[in-house]
Amino acid sequence: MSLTDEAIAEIHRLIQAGKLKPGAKLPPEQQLAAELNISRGSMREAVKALSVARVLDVRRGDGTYVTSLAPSVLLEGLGVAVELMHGKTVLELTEVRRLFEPVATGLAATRVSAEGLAEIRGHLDAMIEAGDDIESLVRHDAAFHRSVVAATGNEALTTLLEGISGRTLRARVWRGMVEASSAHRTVAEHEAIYSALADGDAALAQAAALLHVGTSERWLRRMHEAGT
Amino acid sequence: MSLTDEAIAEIHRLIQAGKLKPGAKLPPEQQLAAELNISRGSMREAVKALSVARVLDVRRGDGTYVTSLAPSVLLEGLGVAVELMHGKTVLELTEVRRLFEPVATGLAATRVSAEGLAEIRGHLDAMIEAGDDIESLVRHDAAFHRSVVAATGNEALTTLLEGISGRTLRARVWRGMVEASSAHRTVAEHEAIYSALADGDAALAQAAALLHVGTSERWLRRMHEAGT
DNA sequence: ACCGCGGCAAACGTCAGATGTATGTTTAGG
DNA sequence: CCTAAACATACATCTGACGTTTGCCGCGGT
Repeated sequence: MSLTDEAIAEIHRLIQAGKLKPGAKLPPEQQLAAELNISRGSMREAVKALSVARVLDVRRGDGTYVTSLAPSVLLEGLGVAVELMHGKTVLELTEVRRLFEPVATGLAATRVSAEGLAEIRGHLDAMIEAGDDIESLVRHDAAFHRSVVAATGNEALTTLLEGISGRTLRARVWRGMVEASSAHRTVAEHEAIYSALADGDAALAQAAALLHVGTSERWLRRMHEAGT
Repeated sequence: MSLTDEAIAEIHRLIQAGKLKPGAKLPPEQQLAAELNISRGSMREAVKALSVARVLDVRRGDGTYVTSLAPSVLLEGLGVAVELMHGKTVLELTEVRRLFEPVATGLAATRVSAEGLAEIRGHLDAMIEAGDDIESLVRHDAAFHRSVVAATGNEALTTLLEGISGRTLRARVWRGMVEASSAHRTVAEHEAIYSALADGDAALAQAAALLHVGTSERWLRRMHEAGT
């Protein structure tokens, strides 16, 4: 294992062992490098890797800090990884979403607050307003589903599903939907999800979410078969 | 955005656009750095970050290659991230597992093959043999659940759940179980999951998995409350 | 014809030193 | 008391050099 990798592992250990708590400030590069007996360049590579992974937060001119280590932060990289997947893998991911999102939506129905419900309604209305504006449609679609899952109060769950769904993927589906002018049906599906949530009906919410995700999945599968 | 970040984004784009396919070899560091008009050091930081994220595979003395980009590879980093979480977040993750693993287990019941079933049975037997050997117990427990989910044939799903469950988390739970000598009950729960899978009964498999994960979660919650 | 060994070249790994630039703090002045 | 300039700190980047590993090719022996 390279010296840089060892440095990464060492910092990882320090955090896991609680020697470096969330928000803590690390020593300057020079000192840190000296302590591990490696050059500043190697240390920088280690810090860079951890910073890209959202474990460390480097502030130029100030210093390097441990992030909050909150799930929403650490799982952020998931979305980036998902964007690199392609082909058959995309269908696997949509299956994952089809399995998980309904469960999460069902749970949300039992926990959603009045404020959460209002936020969800807001994004739904925005989608209706959006018309054929794909960009706006995609944005509020993502926000809609995010709000729904966030209503469970589970941050890890929210970020996880958000990452799996993926911006690129969602955009691709919507584009196809609009071109086939079946977007209105999708909006209606969102409407059904909202109603079930408003009623606090977990089973219905779950079913509505399953139906909705199924629509997207069918689309992607057809596109995949056409492209193969 | 720093030059290194731009370099990371650029490589990311090249892969996403298909200019760099899985397994492709990248130009040498010097040339790459020259093309992007940055120093070799900055380029190395970019490559290091992507290599830690399992997007690139650097082979000393040979060159740098794009990995297979398979979900099992790209989602590997998830486990590392999970290991850094702590406190309340751990409970969130167990809730995620409680929600998802039953669904995956249910799906597995409809797809599991004879070979898959044999593998699962093997790990179950190994757990029974293990007795109070915690290390062996943990290893085969992890392998058991991995085999079950892998029976769905969905690699992304498998790696995702594997990452969420996390080595550390599972080990901690088992240690507590053995000390409270209620390990036999947990083994019985595994037995129930296996039986449902063998019968191809999705609903029963799902219920058994839920029951099992619930046991672990209750343990963790109790430990968390005791420690607070 | 096949196998094994040595050497060469390419490429990554590491180090050292120097300079640029953003940030937070301190201090002098109003 | 507040503001703005000066300063120290720390990260960002570049340059050049040297070590180490790996893959490959050719040589020679069997």
